Amino acid sequence: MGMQNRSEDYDLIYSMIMLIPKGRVATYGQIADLAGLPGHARQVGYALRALPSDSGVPWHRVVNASGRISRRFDPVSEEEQRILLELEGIVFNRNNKIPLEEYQWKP
DNA sequence: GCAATGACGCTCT
DNA sequence: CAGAGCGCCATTG
Repeated sequence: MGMQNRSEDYDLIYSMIMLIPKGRVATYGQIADLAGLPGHARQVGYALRALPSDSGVPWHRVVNASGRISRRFDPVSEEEQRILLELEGIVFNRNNKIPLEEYQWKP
């Protein structure tokens, strides 16, 4: 017991992300910790990359520890994330960073 | 099985 | 405070 396969880990990660309230954000590392996978922040990124577009998972509420939108292959996806967050009332500062002290979700 | 990769993060400069 | 360096570890070829 204890060993988990990829899809089980991914489902666990998705369920944690679904707990993030609208208008708040969480970091990759934070989600990994909540999913019981400390030190697996990168796996959260893999899980989000594998996410289909029609899932109900609020993927846009996950940002990196610097409060910035992480770079990826498709820049359009980065822009989309910013738009979605701004629509929820999140205001980026002049360095394109989200003030985590103000917006980070604290369960 | 091994090497490269990456939607990460912490430390040091 | 921004950027480089390094550690981390599942995933990919």
